[in-house]
Amino acid sequence: MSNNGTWDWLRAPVEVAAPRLLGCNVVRELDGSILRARIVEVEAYDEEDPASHTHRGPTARNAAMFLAAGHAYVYLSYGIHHCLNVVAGEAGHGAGLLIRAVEPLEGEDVMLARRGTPRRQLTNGPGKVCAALGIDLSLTGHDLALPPLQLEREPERPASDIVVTTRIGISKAAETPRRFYLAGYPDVSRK
DNA sequence: GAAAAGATCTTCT
DNA sequence: GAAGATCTTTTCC
Repeated sequence: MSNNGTWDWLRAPVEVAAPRLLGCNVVRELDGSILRARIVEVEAYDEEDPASHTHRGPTARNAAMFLAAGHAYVYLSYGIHHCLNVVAGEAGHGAGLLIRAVEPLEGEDVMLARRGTPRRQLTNGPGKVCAALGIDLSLTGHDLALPPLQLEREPERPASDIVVTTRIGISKAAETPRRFYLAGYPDVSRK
């Protein structure tokens, strides 16, 4: 599906853009093969959020999150794991959606070969998603309308299919309900 | 099966 | 110099 280069549907407050991103597909071109995965869990972050990297304004690391909606923001977590975000909101506003989990749709065999882990634990965490899709720091600031990493919009899911809970793995504002996931994947981030 | 600690590095205080 | 939007492996019930 073509987006015509416009990301109007992401240019909204993160809590509005988050449910729209659920169910969309990430398409990754890697070593001549196509990897496609459906986004099933995200977390919302913006400048007003004490837990967000952008809370204290722009820095060299988080500059990508201040770009226009539809760019990628990748950061290195604990020196080991990469995490992928989709920039949302107005340009200059420093907001994004962390992709916590995806469901393999195409090229699953390639992902399994890359990771060497069972299917159930293939993409059920932000670091694993990036490992499976071969995403690293070089993709920070990448335009998601272009290869080798693209975002395909899918019809928005009915609100009844979306569950909102508190976020995971943070210490500040941990009780704020800004984690969104699709019904049917209740344990996607559990071990 | 559950809990704890190790790995490893960028960014900010 | 310390903390962090994490995952894997080890250890101990």
